[in-house]
Amino acid sequence: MKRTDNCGELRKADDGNKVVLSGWVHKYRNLGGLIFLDLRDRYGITQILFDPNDLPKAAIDIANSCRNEFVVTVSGTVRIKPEPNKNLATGEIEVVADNIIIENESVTPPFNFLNGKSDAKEEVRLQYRYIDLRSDKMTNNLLIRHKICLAARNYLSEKGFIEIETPTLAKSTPEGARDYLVPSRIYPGNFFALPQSPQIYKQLLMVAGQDKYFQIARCYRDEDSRKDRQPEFTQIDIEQSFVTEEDIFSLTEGMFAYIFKQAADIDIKIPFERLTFKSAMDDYGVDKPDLRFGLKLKNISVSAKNSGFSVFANAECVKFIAVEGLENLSRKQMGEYEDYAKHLGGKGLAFTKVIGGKLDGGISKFLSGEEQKIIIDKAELSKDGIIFFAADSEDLANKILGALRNRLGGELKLFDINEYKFCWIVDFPMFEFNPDENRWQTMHHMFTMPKPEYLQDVINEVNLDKILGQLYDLVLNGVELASGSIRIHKSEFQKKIFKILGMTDAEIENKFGFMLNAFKFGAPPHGGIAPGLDRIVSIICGEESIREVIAFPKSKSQNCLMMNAPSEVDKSQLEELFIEIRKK
RNA sequence: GGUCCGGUAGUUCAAUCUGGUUAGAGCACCUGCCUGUCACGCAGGAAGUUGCGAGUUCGAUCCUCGUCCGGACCGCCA
Repeated sequence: MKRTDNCGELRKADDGNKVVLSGWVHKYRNLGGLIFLDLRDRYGITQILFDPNDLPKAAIDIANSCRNEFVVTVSGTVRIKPEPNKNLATGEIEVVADNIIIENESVTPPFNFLNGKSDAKEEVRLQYRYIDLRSDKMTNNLLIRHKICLAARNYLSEKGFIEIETPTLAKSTPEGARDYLVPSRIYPGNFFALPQSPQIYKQLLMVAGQDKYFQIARCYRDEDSRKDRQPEFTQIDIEQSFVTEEDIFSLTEGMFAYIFKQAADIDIKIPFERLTFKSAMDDYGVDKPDLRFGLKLKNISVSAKNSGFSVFANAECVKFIAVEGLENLSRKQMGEYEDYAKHLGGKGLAFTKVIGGKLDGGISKFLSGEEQKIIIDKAELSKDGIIFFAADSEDLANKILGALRNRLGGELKLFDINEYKFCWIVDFPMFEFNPDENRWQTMHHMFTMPKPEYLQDVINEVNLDKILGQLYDLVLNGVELASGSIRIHKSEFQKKIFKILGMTDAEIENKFGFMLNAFKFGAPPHGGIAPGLDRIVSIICGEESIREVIAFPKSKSQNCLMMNAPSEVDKSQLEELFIEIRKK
């Protein structure tokens, strides 16, 4: 018996047809005489009926022995059900079986997914991922991921981009994340690095005249995981020659509009809003603001300098957020927010309530009438509420209030989960000073071109903290979705950047000689962007964690719980690689 | 590396704060009954190294310490 249809496609119109279905036993219901099997495959569920009046006992016995997750093939006739099941797409029909074979039995599964998603915790789901992926939810997530990839490929191909693969055995480069290293057998003591991104390869493809490149590329970064980060992840890597920032913006906007429409039938508004890095930090405290709700940060640093409240007067920066309708916050809840602020590095979380247009309680008694007026004016509350203050360094004030803002946005349900608020963050600084290492670092990566008006400052190595780069992030609902820049394409200028970052001539030659050399052979101006696929998929699927949209993700602590990797290897393998393991 | 939360039956949870007889429940599993269920129903049953190791105690699932595993956040992530 070979299947003629899948378990999700039979309808009323198929009434009377002879069919063969194969799939997994989703649920069995033995009524003593009649036996119902819900047969499931990737496409859906179809009810199979075994009627002892029509079937030999042997067939009934087989049906009766079926248990959850047995794999069976059934032949029979499509019939319209007396009462339709509105919960199933195939609910108007059933298949009246005339034969059944068990393709394979199953031991009792460790968990069930009758409601469409697995009813076990993540640890167990990851251990038995091949079962977890049978659920509706995971099947759908994988399908959406596929549609997104397909849409990206089709869109970019249509625009003249071609997909070119680049090596995953690459070279370790300084800066950035920790590399995953792969020992070389042929060159003992030497290592490949798995690429953190195909950055250098794609730039060299531009030198190679390949003009418009993309790749759905796996990237590797050996850093601690988060719910939106794991050591291997996927980027829609894009690079193009002879472009401006504006070209990349419109290409990317078009691509996202196409992806959202094709993969999820969602219409998004383009062009996207744009915010400068500075305004994002000022108003939202983060460089990836969630624009679905207001709750902007307000700055009272200037007036706070003269405050009688020493906590304000002594702080470099005093900012606040004013939240309507939280004036009845319990002491316990307040304590939780305060702990949260402390966890983020703050000394505490000052607050005052706003009742009837006046500050009330909390720190209000330390503030003069004039100060209170300034705060009330800036707060712009239309009803009673509460104000949270952060008085600290500017970085810390932003960090605390930015995080608190996001938390409150979620807790108070200040946004519509079906809304998609994209924005570009532009005018990033090129460099930031690393006080721990006492040197300058690049904000994005080392290959970013400054804005033209700052070229001379770079050459002169002056005002480094003021220099803005031609680099941009794409943010959606508070998630950094993509990052990109216009690149440096001149050898000498690139070398200048390396030097500013503190690299010696020898290091430059050793690490990037090949790249600087390549640029001498007519490198075209170029730029690009790299949207993170996992994050795009997780947002479209409504998932909190990218692990829900990766078929076989690593656990938080970077194990594969299914195969138990990483694991020790044979001594002989290490010997071939001239590697000895040192005791910890 | 740090802070916090969790780990009890196959699984999801309860009991732990306030140590004490036999560690409970839903789903799953097993047996029987049941001819229109569709998360079928009914009756019965089996199922536990309370993650692991030490300590305190007459007595530890419960308190303490260590350790392992999972998760959230900070650091980290050009």
